[in-house]
Amino acid sequence: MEERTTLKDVAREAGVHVSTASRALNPLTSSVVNPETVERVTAVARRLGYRPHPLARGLRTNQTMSVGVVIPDVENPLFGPIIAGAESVLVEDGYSVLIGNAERGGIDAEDVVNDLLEHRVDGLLLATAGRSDRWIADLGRQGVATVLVNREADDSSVPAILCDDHAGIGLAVQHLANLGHRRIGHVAGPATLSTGLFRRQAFMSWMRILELAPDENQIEEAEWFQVEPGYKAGLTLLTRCPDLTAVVAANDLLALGVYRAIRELGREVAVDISVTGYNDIPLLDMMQPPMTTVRVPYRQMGTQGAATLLDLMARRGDGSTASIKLTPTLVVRSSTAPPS
Amino acid sequence: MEERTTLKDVAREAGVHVSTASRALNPLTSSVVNPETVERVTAVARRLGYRPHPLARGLRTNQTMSVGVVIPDVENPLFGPIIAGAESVLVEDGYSVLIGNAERGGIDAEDVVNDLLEHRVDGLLLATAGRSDRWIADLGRQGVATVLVNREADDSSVPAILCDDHAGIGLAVQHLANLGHRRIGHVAGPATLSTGLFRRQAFMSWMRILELAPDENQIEEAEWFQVEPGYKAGLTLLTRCPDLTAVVAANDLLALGVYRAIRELGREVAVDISVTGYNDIPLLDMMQPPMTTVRVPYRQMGTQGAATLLDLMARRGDGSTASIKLTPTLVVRSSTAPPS
DNA sequence: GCGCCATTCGCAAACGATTGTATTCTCCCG
DNA sequence: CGGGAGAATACAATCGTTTGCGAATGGCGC
Repeated sequence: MEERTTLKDVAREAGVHVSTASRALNPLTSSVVNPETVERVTAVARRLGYRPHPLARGLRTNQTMSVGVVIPDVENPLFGPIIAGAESVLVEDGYSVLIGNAERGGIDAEDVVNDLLEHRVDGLLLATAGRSDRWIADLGRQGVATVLVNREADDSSVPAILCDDHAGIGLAVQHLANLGHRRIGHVAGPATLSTGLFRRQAFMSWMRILELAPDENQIEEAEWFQVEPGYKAGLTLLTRCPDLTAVVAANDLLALGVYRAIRELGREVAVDISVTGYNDIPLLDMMQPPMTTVRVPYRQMGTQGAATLLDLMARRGDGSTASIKLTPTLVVRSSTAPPS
Repeated sequence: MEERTTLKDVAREAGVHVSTASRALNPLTSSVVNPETVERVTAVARRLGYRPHPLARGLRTNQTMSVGVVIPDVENPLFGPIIAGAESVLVEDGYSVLIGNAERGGIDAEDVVNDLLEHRVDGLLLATAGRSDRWIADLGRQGVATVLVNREADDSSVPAILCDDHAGIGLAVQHLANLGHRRIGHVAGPATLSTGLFRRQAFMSWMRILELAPDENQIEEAEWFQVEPGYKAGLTLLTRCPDLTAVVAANDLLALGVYRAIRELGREVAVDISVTGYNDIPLLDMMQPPMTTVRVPYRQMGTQGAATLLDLMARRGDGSTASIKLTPTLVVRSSTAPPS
């Protein structure tokens, strides 16, 4: 069908050599060619609707103008905003987004990354969940521009964009404390995930700060960040410590599980036991009762991550690998109330 | 900084010319080279960890082994499963997924597609919402392998994977009719979207089939597939037709809006007015009351779409552009009950 | 008038694969 | 023993750019 117009066409039409045309069109090298010829070439290029062939260019310059975004689970609504945010800023700079789904467990996130690398992406945005993966540090050393989103590496040579979980959990605990709660429990996420571990530590820390008699006994760890595990953990927690008046969940879905556990025990959310979530996923305001939670700026994580990545790719090698901590906010709804 | 091993390296190491090495490694051309040499070359390739350079290959063969997936709104949880499903089957065939987000309105879905085409994707999976976009037909004629997902083109030259909305709405209406409802209303989606229009038509059709006195008056169109518009539409519908005992919403979010409208009017969901949703988005079972809805197999849409696309790309040009209709299922929860 | 520097541009070699064609070699048959 | 068929391989062009380098050109000072 339509014949692609190549640089050679433009050159011929403009009466110059292809190399001159190339230089003329490239803003970085156009200084070396007669301004008047630049003008002419650019005009011809526009008239012919010339677009450089990305593969040819990539082959020569060794970059594809595409970055890989690796997500542990595309179906998790959490990652939509991250992807969208990242995409929106990357597109501005002409990059496109290769998506890598590491859904099938955690081990082969590495495989997914390798696939992406196989496709010669220029950079990587990792939102995979696992803590401390050895290969991530290798990645950085290997010269692949990499940014972590919503997770941290044990090795801090790789910049990370994350949410200040300590502050976030603090918002929840303080809110409950202000309402008058003193016996507060925590349904934690799996300790194998950085988010699970950090929030748990933050919880203990704040209980100490607020002098609320922190007790590991008042913490129950869920097997996974989902409703069902939250329900199970909530149930064991509330039966083990029947005198709790509030529960801080490490995640909205866990909190929904706690809702169920509370009802199962014949109590009522907010009235008998207050509950807070974490993340502020969509539709939380439609729950019964609408859930008080900590909002994490996921979209901003995406944009910040992308921006940092662009930075990193621009000046290869050097670069202050500055990690960024975004600040969460408290969204008060109706799942929290003063203890009865 | 590891040096990439190129085909030349393999050839040298195996003591053959690079072209021979190329043919030996390619299953389609390996028949023309001595089986014994094939063996040797393959061995060397494996030992050296050779991977063909996708850009070099693409430049020559004119394909990138990547397909673009265009989504109207990445943040909509609906599209997670579609993407995940598509990705899972495309990865099997060595393709990777470029994601295009057409979030910013509807007009520039075309721009997004052009961006993707600029990146020389081999195929396109379109899940954008608009009806009848002229450029889609052009796309097909232009030789770009294209498959529509969850939407239809007015021009049917492009294969589409969609859900049988007529059957789906039928499930909802029949379910309500079986419960004894006779005065059933419909909160429709915007008629500018194919899903909005088709479900509305399906609703009328089934009301006729079941002889339930179909009346355009019992339909109110929401401005957008979201909770708030659903609330507004629900409110006007229920005040205009106060004797309705059930409402079929064109979408789960609209149905949630109707929940609110019903409460606003001092009535109770299920008890006074039954409500059905459409799509079965996550967490619907956590609502109060858990919502009866029609489940659409979105993940399967993704996989089917990808499969069809692979087909299309395999045999360029020919090809029965068979559209596929997937069948929805009814998920009965507690938002529907016999009329009081 | 000559040489030198700066500017502007063309030449050609990459990048790493695929693929049409030419070459070599072997073997067999007349 | 020569020639031709056929298999196996080598050669080289090509995809569309970028880019180091050398070659023109022109202006200027001595």
